[in-house]
Amino acid sequence: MLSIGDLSRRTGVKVPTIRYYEQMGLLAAAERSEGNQRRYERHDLERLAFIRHARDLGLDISAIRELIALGQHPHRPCGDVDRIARDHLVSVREKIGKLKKLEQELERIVSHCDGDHAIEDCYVIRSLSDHGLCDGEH
Amino acid sequence: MLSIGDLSRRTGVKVPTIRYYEQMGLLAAAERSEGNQRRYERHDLERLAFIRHARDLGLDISAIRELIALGQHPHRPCGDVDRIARDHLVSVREKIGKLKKLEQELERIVSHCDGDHAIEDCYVIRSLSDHGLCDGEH
DNA sequence: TCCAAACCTATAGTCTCTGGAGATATCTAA
DNA sequence: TTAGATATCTCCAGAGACTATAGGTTTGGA
Repeated sequence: MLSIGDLSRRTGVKVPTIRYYEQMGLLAAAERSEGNQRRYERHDLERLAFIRHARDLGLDISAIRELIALGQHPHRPCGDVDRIARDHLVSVREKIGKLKKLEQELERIVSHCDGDHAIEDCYVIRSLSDHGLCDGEH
Repeated sequence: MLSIGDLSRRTGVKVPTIRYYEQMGLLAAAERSEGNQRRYERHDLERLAFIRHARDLGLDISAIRELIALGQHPHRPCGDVDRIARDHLVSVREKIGKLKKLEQELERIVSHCDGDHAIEDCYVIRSLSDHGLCDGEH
């Protein structure tokens, strides 16, 4: 039996975060000691590692909740699981695309500035003031 | 003189967001009509366009506040302005790097799954359960 | 047995908005 | 001029995923 601190050290998930996951329904309510402290077993450790890993991959709480629910039915086909992962991949790619546009625009803006002239003439400030100086839309 | 709704329509910034920017000190407290409604002029429109543009580029409120303060001193050199923009570019690039790692990992995971077998055998679920199946760290 | 460390609950704060309730102001048409 | 529709006002709560604090209780080791 592990205390919440033990679980925290083994998974690298902070104690308040573990309690938060319980509250959000990702972790089942833990057993309690006589003094009302949470006690965990191996399967809680595995569940928490699953959650942590999914979060690291950027999946949100509701997607993880859905994956866990699907995991309760091991004999069903995994089409929904696959869909969640693929949808997430799509959204990651969209974010990358947007950030790359920002990167280009910022590169262009700062490339005109040597940091050494007056603010009234600064290309950074002028670009922000006048969208017309931009390439493309954002 | 523009009402808050006029300003909203002209900039594409929602009315509550305009009030929020005022509260955050990005927009000066507007003049008021006799009936206490906000009235704006051209320079408020320009200021709001500046804020909107900076937000679209991903700058946060405190960075924008700083840029606006710097803009009040048009004769000073623009080194700080340049630094804010360059720092932001660095953080955008870091985000892109992280997302690309996620993209690779997700690609690898979903590429093993045809969505057509049992959940207990699903590579997506197995990958999430067992970090050992991953390439690299995250 | 005693004390420090870990734990408990409840609550508030982070950040950038967004939406709602309930009251007041403004504008348009009759 | 007046009614009614639309816009605005302030204040407050919620989103998402935690994180931190306060004040109190339990646990584990010397």
